[in-house]
Amino acid sequence: MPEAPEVQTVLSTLETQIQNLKILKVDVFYEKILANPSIKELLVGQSFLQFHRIGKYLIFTTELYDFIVHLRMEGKFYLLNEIPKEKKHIHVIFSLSDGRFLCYHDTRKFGRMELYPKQEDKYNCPALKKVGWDVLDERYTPMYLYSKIHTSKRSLKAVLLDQSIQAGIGNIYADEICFASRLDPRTRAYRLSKKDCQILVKESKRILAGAMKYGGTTIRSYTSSLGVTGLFQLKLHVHTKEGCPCDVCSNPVIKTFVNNRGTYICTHCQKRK
DNA sequence: AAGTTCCCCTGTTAGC
DNA sequence: TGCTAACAGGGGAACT
Repeated sequence: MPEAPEVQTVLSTLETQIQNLKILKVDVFYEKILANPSIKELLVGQSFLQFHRIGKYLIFTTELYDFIVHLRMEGKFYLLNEIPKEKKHIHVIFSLSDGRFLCYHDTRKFGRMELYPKQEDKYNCPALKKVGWDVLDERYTPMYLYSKIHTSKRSLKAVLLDQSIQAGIGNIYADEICFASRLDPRTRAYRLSKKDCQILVKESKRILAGAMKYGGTTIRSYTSSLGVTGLFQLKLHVHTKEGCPCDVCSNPVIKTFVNNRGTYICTHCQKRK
């Protein structure tokens, strides 16, 4: 389940591997991955020139376009020397000018690919129109967060997962950010002070940046196999730790549901306001 | 308008 | 043992 750090790892690896390579051919085996079937033809002859990430969106800029890919739950890229025999979950294959193949693999078929005319400011791309600042963007500040949520009745967790407020946080990191901020994810957003927003923004940036650094170091040993996947190896304190003793206070971590999402909390460390 | 629920998918696991 | 049902989850559509 790639969140911003895993997406960044995929992007960085691809940047070193496929920059300036031209797309000779695109084969699509599951059309619904593409927002528009014409993408297949439009990309032929284009080259992967620049690589950007906003939240969980990958942005590959070519001569004419911004090619936007969202991996959703299980999307992965593999860079292979030949087309694999087992293509069950491979839905798109890009034939590249160096003879290799960039294969898009996605068991649940949730991923999406979109194509738009190239924009200077990627936030202007139609695919990202409703996406808020990336968590690591300097414009994502405590006051920005406070202004977005201080009248909202929604839970803190819902707000952290809302990509139109800030982009890049998924279910795992949302729980970890709440734990690090010592806030109960069920807290109503309007109850959060400016000081709470300061802590939340700081911890969000710290945790995502830390995970990216880790992913970036771990991926190197995998580049030889050219399997380009995001690695999630950050040390988790609460997420998936139901019943485990809290790393801080040793009380058991509980699992509950917030906004229909499995949510892990140390109710001793995390205060509900 | 804001907030919630449903749905898209399929592999894995829990339950009978 | 073998089957079905529930579950996981990002985000957009549909609904309240």
